[in-house]
Amino acid sequence: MKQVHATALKQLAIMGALNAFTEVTSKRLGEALGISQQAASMTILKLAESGLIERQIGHKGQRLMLSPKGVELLKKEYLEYKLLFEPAKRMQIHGTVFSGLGEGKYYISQPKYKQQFLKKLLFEPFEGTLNIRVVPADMPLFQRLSYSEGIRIEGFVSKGRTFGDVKCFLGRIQGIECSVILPVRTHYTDVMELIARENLRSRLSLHDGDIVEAEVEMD
Amino acid sequence: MKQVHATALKQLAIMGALNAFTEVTSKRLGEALGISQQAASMTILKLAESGLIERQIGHKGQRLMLSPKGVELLKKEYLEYKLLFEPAKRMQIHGTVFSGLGEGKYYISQPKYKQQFLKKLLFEPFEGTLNIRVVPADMPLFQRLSYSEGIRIEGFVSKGRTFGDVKCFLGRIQGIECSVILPVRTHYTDVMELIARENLRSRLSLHDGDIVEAEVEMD
DNA sequence: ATTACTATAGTGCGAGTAA
DNA sequence: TTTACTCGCACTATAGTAA
Repeated sequence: MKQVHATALKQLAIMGALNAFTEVTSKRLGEALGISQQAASMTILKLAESGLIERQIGHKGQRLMLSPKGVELLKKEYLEYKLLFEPAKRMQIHGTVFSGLGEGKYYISQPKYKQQFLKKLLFEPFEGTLNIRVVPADMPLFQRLSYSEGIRIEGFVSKGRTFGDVKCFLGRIQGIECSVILPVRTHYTDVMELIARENLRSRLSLHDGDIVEAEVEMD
Repeated sequence: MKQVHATALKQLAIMGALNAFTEVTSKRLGEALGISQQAASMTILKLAESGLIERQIGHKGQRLMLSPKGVELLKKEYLEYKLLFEPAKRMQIHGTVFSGLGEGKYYISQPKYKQQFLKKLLFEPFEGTLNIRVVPADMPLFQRLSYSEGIRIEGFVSKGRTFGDVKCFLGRIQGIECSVILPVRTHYTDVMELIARENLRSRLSLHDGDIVEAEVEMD
């Protein structure tokens, strides 16, 4: 999925193909996008091939409509812009519970982290994390955390091993206070890890695959 | 200005460069965009060259911030998405008054148009149009009219000359009822033409270069 | 009118690498 | 570590044109 195709998809939506089959010639699309008729024709083919639009082809023209997948893509794009210009301090992030490999538990059990949790989060977390795989639609929200300051927990070296800086964002899950914890040096991930006073999994009777909503405060 | 650069600009904004100089390495930008460090570096150069971002270069890294022009570009993009998913029925479109070549007057003076104006707009317009050059920021709003139905005025042939279908959108300018009129087969333009019962220019004491706000109803 | 194929020209990407 | 150059390749656009 190339970016130029997302632009074409947006243009088609503007032309009315967002929620109805609309007559769009490759010539008109090309003019609107500032590309040739041929390039527009190819773009339409690629969009259809990617399953982002549905086509109805006649002998003199075609009717196009965005597919649900196409609409979803534009909505995600819209959300990203909206977060830029109308940032919300409180976000609801949805995802599914899954079991990690216990790495989270190992990390947050480190005394030098624990001291800081108590001091900066004002609670001593249960030694384990709740792993949530964020739904694609909420990824722009979740990613905002990567680019925000949050509550900084300093890293350290222990027994020759490096524990990097991490950051936290306070929040709630089903009414229980908790905190999102993520590394400062973060790479793209859809895994959100939560820590709390208690064992969230047992306290909330959560099982793998359960869909949950976490509320996260940005500052 | 290529589309891929707009995407990079958005990513930089997400990373915090929207309103503050932010440390961004070409490597990190590349990772976020799914391109190589080299390509990201080139993209940054092009963005700076286009005046969309400001750079502060150090010996080990750089700090970037969007320029006002860059912010404007993203805002326009945001507006386009917003109109898609949260369309407003009433829009305020801004522009500057300018003098046309009297073509508008010639067209709307045609009896077959005038009959329809009276019947469909419920008023007989003054024989002249007020030309407004729409400000760039409001272009997405104005363009929505091109892709909307509006009140259809049928075209005709008179004395061997073809007068095409046009469409109208009711509205107001400084409290005076008026109508935007534009051809159905519309090409990209920033010229909005208004018709009204009276001569808007004299009624509102407008002169070339005056900035005005027109309110337009979409249905 | 359309869509869309083919051939060619042009642009952009990543790898290697210099500074 | 950075940024950003050159080079070669692949992708993409356009012109011409067929259907």
